[in-house]
Amino acid sequence: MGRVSQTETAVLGGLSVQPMTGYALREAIREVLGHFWSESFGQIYPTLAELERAGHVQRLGSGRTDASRFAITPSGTARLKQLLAQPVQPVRPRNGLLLRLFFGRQLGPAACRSLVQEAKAEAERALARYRTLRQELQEEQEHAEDRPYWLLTVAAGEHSARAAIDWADEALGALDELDRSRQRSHPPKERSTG
Amino acid sequence: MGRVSQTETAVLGGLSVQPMTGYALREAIREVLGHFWSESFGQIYPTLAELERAGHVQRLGSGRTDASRFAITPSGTARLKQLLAQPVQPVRPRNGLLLRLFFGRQLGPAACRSLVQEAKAEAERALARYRTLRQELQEEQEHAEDRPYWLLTVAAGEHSARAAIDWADEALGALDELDRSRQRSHPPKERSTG
DNA sequence: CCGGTCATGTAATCGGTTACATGATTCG
DNA sequence: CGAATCATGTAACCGATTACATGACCGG
Repeated sequence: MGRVSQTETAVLGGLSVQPMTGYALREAIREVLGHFWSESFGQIYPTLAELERAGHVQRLGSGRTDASRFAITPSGTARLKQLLAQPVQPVRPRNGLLLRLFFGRQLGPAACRSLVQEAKAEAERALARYRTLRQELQEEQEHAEDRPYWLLTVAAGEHSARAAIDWADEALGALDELDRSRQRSHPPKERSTG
Repeated sequence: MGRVSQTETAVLGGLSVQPMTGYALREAIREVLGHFWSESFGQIYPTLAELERAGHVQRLGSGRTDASRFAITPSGTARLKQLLAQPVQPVRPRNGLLLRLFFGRQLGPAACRSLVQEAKAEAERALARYRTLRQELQEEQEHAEDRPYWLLTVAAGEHSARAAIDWADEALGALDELDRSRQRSHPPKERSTG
């Protein structure tokens, strides 16, 4: 019961697309699933070993030389389907940015502003990445069956990034307003302005 | 260095708003920070004990009877400001829904559809919660200084929920299209339709 | 030959959850 | 009085990351 590791799903899923080495698997996860998933070597290799023992994957070529790619077996495909059908495990949210903003009074509007600006810049970078990713996927010829599903996850990233940008703009406005009203009640020392 | 537990931030932050028992702290975190933060008792109580040892919080009233509320001390406030100024720790994303959708080919359009629909319903519930939360915050008289910051985090929730709903609609359309094109190439057995 | 990348693995550690144990208080 | 809620805490466990160790291979 407890043993419904989502790493197993990610690994089997990756190999269901094409055979790969553990290393390549991690790269693929970083590059393509990166915006909604992550795995470390410390998870991937033991999982791969376990899956091999269970007969869900097998090595093509062996040893370090002629690096051993892993391929999914029929029982592995069955296992993957079973895992995918499991209910989605609720994520425990931990958003460090919002935690800081919630207690933003202790930081003051200026520091909050730069936090939000940083978040906005990050969301813009992410949005740009999703666009090139979408482009790449649409141009690719292989994996035609998988592509529509992959595009779904890219679209999720795009929506979420755009939402982050919109929110950031709104938040920056609110913080400016807050800063102005604070300056009205606590006017700063006079400064030469011309 | 390693010891920059964000739990410490959340606990000190909570007590910076008002003195509370450990239990109340957890309730407050669930109800108000729930959409971007979570803490369990197993984290809160040890952290509270540690903070007390360090002099960052102190008990008002003691023992089990006349339940001991914790209040933040001046050194605790200083510590909180220091913690809030730390760079935001990047989150390792793990979105079970998108993981399933990415390998959606193994599940088929219908199962994916119900996953997305479930996600949409959840986002709609969340959006409704944010609206009442916003209402409650705007009506409240206390904590006037904190309120603008709190509203920022609620706005983040609203934007993100709306984005999730928009994405879900788009995804449902795409999945329907996929289903139709699949039926065209694999026509189902004839069925009486009148 | 050297530095970077590809590749595989393990051990220590950690942040965090779950489950359990315990008991006070409150309200119907 | 009994059930629900308030309240505090601990121990076991677990998924996951980090750091470390090792070495092949390739290009300049």
